[in-house]
Amino acid sequence: MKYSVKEAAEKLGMSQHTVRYYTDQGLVPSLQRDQHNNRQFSQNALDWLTACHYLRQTGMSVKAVKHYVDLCLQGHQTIQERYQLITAQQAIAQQQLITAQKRLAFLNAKEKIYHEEMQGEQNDPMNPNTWQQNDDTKHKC
Amino acid sequence: MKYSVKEAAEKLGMSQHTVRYYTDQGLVPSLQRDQHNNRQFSQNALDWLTACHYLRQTGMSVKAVKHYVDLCLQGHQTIQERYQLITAQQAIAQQQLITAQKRLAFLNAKEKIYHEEMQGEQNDPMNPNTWQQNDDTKHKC
DNA sequence: GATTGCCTTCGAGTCACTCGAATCCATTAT
DNA sequence: ATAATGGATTCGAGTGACTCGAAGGCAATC
Repeated sequence: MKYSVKEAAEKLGMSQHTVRYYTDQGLVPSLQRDQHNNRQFSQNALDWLTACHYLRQTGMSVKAVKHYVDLCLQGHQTIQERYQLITAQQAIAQQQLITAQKRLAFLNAKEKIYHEEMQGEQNDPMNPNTWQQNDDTKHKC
Repeated sequence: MKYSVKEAAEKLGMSQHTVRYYTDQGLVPSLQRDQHNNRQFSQNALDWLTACHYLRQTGMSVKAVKHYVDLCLQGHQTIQERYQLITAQQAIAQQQLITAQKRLAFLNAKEKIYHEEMQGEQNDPMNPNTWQQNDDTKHKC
């Protein structure tokens, strides 16, 4: 089964522009074209694109991802370097997971506070406590 | 307790340049300066910076974050808009958590495969199977 | 009194998109 | 047959958010 740029973009949740950009940068070695020069993504091509997408998300530059792809194409002899690269990104991904959890926790907490502020109208704008303070705690975020 | 740009940057895990950039854009309303015009972050200022950092991470532009900060400064009357904004970013943060998990799972799997490939040397480069294929599965990522 | 280290502003550069224009091709509607 | 529609292409300019580095100020230390 083959996929167009549009389909590939939808499947991976990225823009068509970005999909074209990645292929133009050589990140999808197995990419084929049809008789009209349209990009045709096989499952293997989608796999490459997915891997590149994940690696980009760990903060690797497009150039660095390209280097990784090139290492893959060189075969078994580059397994050491690829392994080190992957474990480095793995560590980053672990950190990212933790910060994603913290980020969500922050927003959950904020949502709760706002929700309460909207329900009970404890924060009366006419209450002097809400406008007579003059230090920097006047503006809580 | 007050913190310098360097300390704030270290505490929040962002670059000093970015910290200065955010303050210059007005994202930290309670920011003070000392007698030498150096930025001085109170705990409250750090809280603002943290909130902005999180919101940026959910994909909001600096301009959109600035708008949120302005809404906060306008007080209780903007609670509705802020609530909607926060819940929207909350939904995004949930998605981000899921993709962070998938990303890590991908890298864990890859690490495992590479690890195995390095341990047992099943992939003998002299084995014709590793170089005689000619379809696009020749290059697995 | 020079070096060190941290701070400042400012302006240029970079990366990864992001957008839009111009064009091509195939299918469908008039 | 011709026109419109929808998706594809390439190319080049524009954008957002850093990122870097220069030039300089101030304070403490060697």
